[in-house]
Amino acid sequence: MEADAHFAPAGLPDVATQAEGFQPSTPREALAMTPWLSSVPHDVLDRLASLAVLHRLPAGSIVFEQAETPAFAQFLTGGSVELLGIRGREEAFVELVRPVDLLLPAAVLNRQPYLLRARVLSGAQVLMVQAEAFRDAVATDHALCLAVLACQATQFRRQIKLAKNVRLRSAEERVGCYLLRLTESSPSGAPVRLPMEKRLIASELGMTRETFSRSLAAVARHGIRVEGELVTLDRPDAARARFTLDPLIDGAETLNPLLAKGVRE
Amino acid sequence: MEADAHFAPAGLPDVATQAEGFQPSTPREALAMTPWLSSVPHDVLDRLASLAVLHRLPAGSIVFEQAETPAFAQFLTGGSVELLGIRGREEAFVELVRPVDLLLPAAVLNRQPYLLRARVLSGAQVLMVQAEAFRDAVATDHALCLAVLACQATQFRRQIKLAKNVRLRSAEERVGCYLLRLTESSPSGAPVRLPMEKRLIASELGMTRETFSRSLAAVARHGIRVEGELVTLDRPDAARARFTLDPLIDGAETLNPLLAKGVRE
DNA sequence: CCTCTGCATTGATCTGCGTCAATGCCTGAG
DNA sequence: CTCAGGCATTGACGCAGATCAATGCAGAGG
Repeated sequence: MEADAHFAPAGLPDVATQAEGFQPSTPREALAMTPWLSSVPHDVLDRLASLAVLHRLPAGSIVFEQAETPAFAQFLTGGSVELLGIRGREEAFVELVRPVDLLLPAAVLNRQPYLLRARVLSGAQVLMVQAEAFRDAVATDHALCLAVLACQATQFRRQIKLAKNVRLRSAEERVGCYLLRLTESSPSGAPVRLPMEKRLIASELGMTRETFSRSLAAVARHGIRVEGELVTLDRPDAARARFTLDPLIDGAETLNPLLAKGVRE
Repeated sequence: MEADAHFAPAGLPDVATQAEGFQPSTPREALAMTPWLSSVPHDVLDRLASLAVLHRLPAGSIVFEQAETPAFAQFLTGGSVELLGIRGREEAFVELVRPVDLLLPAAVLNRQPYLLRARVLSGAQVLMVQAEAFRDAVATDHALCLAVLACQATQFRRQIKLAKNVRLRSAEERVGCYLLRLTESSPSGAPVRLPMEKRLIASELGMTRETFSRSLAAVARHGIRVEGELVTLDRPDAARARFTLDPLIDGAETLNPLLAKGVRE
């Protein structure tokens, strides 16, 4: 809740600076740096930028509230945001959004209230485009429409993967696969750093801090050791035998602008 | 597994005929009857229809398999299809699709493998459009692109609602709200029929048959009585006090072509 | 008619994971 | 330095819901 400059949680690198080294300083820059908007005509982006503002939000602040009607289309350009389902006083983690991505575009497009609350995790930068202008632009420009469609489709698939991960795997397996996946993305043998606080990883994997902690102990018995924020793959084959990565669950859901290829210029 | 004309499960009305009285007999008819395609130019639909086939599938048949690469964009025009996450021999119910809707358009659009298996629940009718032709049409025609975007956005929101329902409510509450919602849609006091077999409702609510059955007993103590396939709301106020419907969870996610309105002709 | 098959119900039991609570560690503030 | 607050770890416990198993029931088919 404090609004100081310390966006990064203690002892861990800022997710924002890790994912995106560059922070835009104007709306136009924000749109220009977004890869999946690259095929959208410049004048369309110009117009959007002219009706947008760029905002910085400290950790803990609410980007929008559940049940609110969208007044803006929001591009997350830096930091990270968690989406939570709210019921009375309870909140259930649903998804973690990383830059660059749209925050719940479905609500904006369909003119319907947000189904989730969006809260800043580590200091975020958000580009806010007036909702009506955004819808107009999507309805007017075909390239933008295609880009948003690809974005929305990717988000859908991410959601399905999350659902499968939770429903088809036990807590221990989720942790094992998560860690295994982390280590795969780096030279063999070398220890890897956890990309965020354990409490957040636990959320992302759909379990409590405590269960996560216990799972770490269990997973160590299969050759994946976690000490502090360092992950070491002690026995790669044992680990892989116990925890089978499935690209249809663990694969990163990347937004490839293949459809854009289909646009005949 | 049998391929006879008996698509409806014993004793319950066919979901298909309930949702859609009309069954198209040609691809062109199938596209014409789809409300959210109404703003798409006729020649575009003509072209799609010319590259499509209309198929009938008996209950139990597989429309497509998980991990398969989409060869067709599939419109469900009749019956119902369940989407399942598969892992080895286990399968986890993810979603129930009713007509008229696209089956996992995200995979088709992004040229990525299906994340789920699609299996026919009650005899289904499916319009299959060649995937490449479909992507071409979306990339070429703006109105179609908008329609598909709206469809995908709606599916996304449905998914979020399902997730919230499961994470934020107990099994008993899910059953109570489901039944309460059923009764709301009919004249007060009159008994309502369950729209499908209990086993399927249980799946849709994310629980086992047995838990569903027990929940029915529990729910009866709050004024909602289920006998066979008939639901009676004994004590409306008691029921509503215990089970609070939330439009952000229970509201039907309808595809309103509001965005299409934005298209300037 | 009887039999077979699939669904529903009910009971008994098991268990994964959440909850609660106590402790230790690290960091930043005073 | 000391203290306070947030995170992580660990243990004890409880519970919602899954699993296993037995029974009843209805429709289909011989």
